[in-house]
Amino acid sequence: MKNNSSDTKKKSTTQTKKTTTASKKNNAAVSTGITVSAELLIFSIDEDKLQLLMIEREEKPYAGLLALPSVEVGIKENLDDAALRGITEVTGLDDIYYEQLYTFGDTGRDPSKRNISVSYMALVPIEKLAFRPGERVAGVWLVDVDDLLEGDDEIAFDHREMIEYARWYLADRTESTTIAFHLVDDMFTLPDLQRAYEIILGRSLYKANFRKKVAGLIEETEYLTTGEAHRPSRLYVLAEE
Amino acid sequence: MKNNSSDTKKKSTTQTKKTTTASKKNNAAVSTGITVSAELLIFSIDEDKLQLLMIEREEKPYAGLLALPSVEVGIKENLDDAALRGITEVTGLDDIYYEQLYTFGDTGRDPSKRNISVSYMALVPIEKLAFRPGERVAGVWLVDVDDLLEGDDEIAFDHREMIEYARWYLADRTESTTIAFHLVDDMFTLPDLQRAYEIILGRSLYKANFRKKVAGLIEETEYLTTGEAHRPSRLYVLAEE
DNA sequence: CAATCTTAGTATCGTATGCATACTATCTGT
DNA sequence: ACAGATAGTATGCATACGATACTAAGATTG
Repeated sequence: MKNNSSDTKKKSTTQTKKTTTASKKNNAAVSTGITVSAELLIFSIDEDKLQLLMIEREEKPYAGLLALPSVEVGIKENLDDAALRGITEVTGLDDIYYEQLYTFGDTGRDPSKRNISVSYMALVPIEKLAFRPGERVAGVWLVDVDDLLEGDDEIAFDHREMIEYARWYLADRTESTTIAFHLVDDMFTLPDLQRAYEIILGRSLYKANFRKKVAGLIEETEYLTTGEAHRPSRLYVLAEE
Repeated sequence: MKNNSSDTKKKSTTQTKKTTTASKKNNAAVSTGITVSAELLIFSIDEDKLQLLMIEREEKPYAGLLALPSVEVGIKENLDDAALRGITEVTGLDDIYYEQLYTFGDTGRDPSKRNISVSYMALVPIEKLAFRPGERVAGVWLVDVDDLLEGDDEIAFDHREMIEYARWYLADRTESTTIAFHLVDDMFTLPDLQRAYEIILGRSLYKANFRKKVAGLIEETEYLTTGEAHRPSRLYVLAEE
């Protein structure tokens, strides 16, 4: 639960399965020119923390460090499709929210080749994810992203910059859109939704005001939570439109 | 609680044609793999309209149609540098505001090769531009972008989609940032600034409210306009921070 | 089964912000 | 001097927001 910082430096233990991140397969272009990859920022919320899915690198540049999962864009593959392929490879899911963020194209960003990387953010409720925070599954970690950014452990490539941008973007959009709803289940309680907002924004919100703010965005269901040692709370869904 | 909920996703308008025409100069990569270009959306305001700088294509794919100016990213050139190089090539200016927007990477977007294009938006006060609306200078046009988008003339490649996105983005950011200041001169009157806002947003604003809104963002100078047949107006500059 | 704990949910209030209109100010041109 | 035109200000009303205090309804405990 308290993750990494120490974990980031761990050596790899050759437990590879479907892992990969990288590139080599598929119909990737030969690297005499510029290669294009999609870097994936897959966020979830668990244990009251914003979690990011990362890969422990086994290969040469930055071996042993944490890196974002990545796919090389195939010569006959749409950019968005490549991103979705990567998301599916690493999570097993193909129905989660994702959107393109920003493209990183400095010449020095990959020491071994000229690569331009398009970052994509995906948001998935923890209920759909097979991973748990701090647990290593086939070289994949879920790390507390704010811990990671506060620490000064090296992160592979320019991925720290990508993470910082995505972290900022998520909070920024949460202020004015319903993007954060993608981090809770389809049916959710208002306390849960508020907690998600608080985690993303990094500050506490007033309950009454929060409810007024989202009132027009949600529809109540007939269901209530049960079994907890306090008043049950109603379940809602995001309203269409 | 304003704008659209979190969806930036765009559909692609794959039009397929044929034929080739390789790219141009500079140290461009050979096109056995994926090529990367920067597409430039250079906006200005003149004649109470939002103007976009466009090129009349002379070469084969889409010859005779309007297209966005574009540069191919060199193998040893930073992505941002390539965009700035293109902006300078077409405007002669190297000190104007620009930022990356969105990356378009569908396989069918260029019929002659696999190209991924990173769109960049630049904003320049009309005083700095050598072009005038509706005037053709070396194959370059300044076009009324809202007229262009309302019409159904074909635009080269997927550039219509790029323009639509940039047009939306500019209005969206204008609501919450000072980005529109880049479309007026360094020293400006409030009526001029308000006109810029109204053109970008596509609606009229109340004078008194507009002034209250920007009051904290600007600093007044000692200068007034002169020579006009009405009360002079004060000149302001954007406040630092 | 009543008291208590804990979290869910609501009422209210003062203040800031936004929307809209009406007014005053200062130049040029005749 | 006066008309025309645009610059700039004052003010009232409605709504959104920050903040606090309250009520509601389950489980747990004795």
